[in-house]
Amino acid sequence: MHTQANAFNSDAFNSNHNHQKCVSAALTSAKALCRDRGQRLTPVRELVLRLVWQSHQPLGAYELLPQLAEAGFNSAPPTVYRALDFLQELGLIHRIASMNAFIGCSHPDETHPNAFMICRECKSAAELDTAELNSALSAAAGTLGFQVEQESVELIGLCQHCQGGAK
Amino acid sequence: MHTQANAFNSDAFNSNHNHQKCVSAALTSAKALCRDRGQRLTPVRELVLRLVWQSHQPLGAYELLPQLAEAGFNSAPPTVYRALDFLQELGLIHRIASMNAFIGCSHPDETHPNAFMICRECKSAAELDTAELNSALSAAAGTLGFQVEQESVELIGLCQHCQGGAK
DNA sequence: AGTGTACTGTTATAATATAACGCCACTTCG
DNA sequence: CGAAGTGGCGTTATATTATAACAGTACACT
Repeated sequence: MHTQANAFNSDAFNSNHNHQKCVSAALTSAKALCRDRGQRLTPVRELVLRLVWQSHQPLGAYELLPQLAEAGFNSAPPTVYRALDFLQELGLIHRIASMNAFIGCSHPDETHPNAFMICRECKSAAELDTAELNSALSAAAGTLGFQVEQESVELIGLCQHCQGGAK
Repeated sequence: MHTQANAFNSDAFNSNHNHQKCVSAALTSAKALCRDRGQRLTPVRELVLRLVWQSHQPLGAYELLPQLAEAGFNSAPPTVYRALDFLQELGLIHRIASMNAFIGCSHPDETHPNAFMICRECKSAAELDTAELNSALSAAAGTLGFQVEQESVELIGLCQHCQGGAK
């Protein structure tokens, strides 16, 4: 759980740590979720899920198109956006609003509060576990009469790896 | 201070509470900041600042264009974006990434952590004072080696006024 | 097999944002 | 005073991101 949180740590960040495990886990979740909800994990959806999860960097919708084409899908933007929307509704991927891009999200099933750290240098993003802080945010808003339905927390800065080199 | 936080409360939300005060305050801040930094608050910049601050709803760049035209500015998108960038750098307005829109920000001068509550029904947005939570977020990221430079916290939900009516 | 629904293909277009270049106003320094 | 530099804006073109609308296809259910 929270596998992507390791993206910023030690060797995992640079090297090809076996991210395939994360992808597999996501696929397993996806299948379970679809079964439960009577929805279909079609080939396009599955591939989009794989591609988004494979990347440590949030991917834009238009970056997916060529990759879909390679795999033989003759897809146009609406197809990609539909798949992305579907996966978002299942909670399997998350949209990083500040980048217009999408990344795998490690909280399927659960209603998910979440936070992402985004490195402005290498563009990688990793999830941060902030359950208490998310609750506190909702509570703070609640005291002003605002009823929070969805939280978007994006922290932009430098990952450990980029703090030394790039300035 | 935090004048916009009242936007969701009681009568201030619906009625034309004297928001002009907020606008004036922002203008004053703007002038001071520009003086300090040796930068110019040109007519376009000032008008954009006014327009953004006058609205309780985040305004898109393209919504500003007609209003600039009315005021006699023959402006195209680049001009608006330049003004918006300038005002953002001064900390006078804030971009709501999830809406591609801009709103007045009540923390000039200060380095500003901030959070916005955005009503999905009436599209109004109000600032929330979350200094401690912002620090906590940065700290949490810090323990993972991530150095936060900028935080974007957006809470989407229903404001008090819209909780009863619209469902 | 027939029918309905959900998914995808396809075309067109909307909405948001930026690149690149030239002009003008203002400054500053000779 | 005038030349040279700078910053801001106008202008045109275009890149990037996202969606509308409708037609076809596959699949599920009976």
